Amino acid sequence: MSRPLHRTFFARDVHAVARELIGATFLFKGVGGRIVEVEAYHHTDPAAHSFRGRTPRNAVMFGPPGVAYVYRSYGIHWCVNFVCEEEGSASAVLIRAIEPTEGLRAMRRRRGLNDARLLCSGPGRLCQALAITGSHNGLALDKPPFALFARCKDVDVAIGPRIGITKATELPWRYGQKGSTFLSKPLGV
DNA sequence: TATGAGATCAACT
DNA sequence: GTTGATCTCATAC
Repeated sequence: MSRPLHRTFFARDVHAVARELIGATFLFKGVGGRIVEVEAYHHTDPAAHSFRGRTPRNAVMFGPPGVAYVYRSYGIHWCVNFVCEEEGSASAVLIRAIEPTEGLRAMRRRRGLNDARLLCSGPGRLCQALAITGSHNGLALDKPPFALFARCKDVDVAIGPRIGITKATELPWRYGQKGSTFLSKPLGV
């Protein structure tokens, strides 16, 4: 297995972190896979939850980096972010899709599906497959139940507009593994 | 293939 | 009361 990602990995520019997360391995209680799609959010970005200041929901975004920010989306789904940069910068990377490699059986059971492509191709789907919920909000990413490992070899990273937002849609802050069939939506070549 | 409704909660107007 | 970093299912072409 490759190098574990330490807390300091996240204490850097959110875009650098987002780019380097593509191809990294993300596990929750031993279940997960290779990250193929993420989006960057920064407190200066109108689309970010932290843009309008601290609330009970987004409080961990304002804390130290290297922890998980988990929030409820549209009342039903959970979405997971990695908090980045220095404490107070309130920036984070939204994990949008992974290529399942570990714990396929558990993921299929939780999702009620067989098709590996549909298990984790979207932020809500990903959290359902890995069983990540609001109770894991604020947990450190370099300690169980989380585990993160740097990618072994370089991958081609494609960049494009973010998805599912209505503000600042022009910012090309979505990063994905070029050519992956596990993306939530295709990225431009 | 493509669009539309529903689920259901935190934050905002 | 409305909107949103979503997904699933039903119905229509």
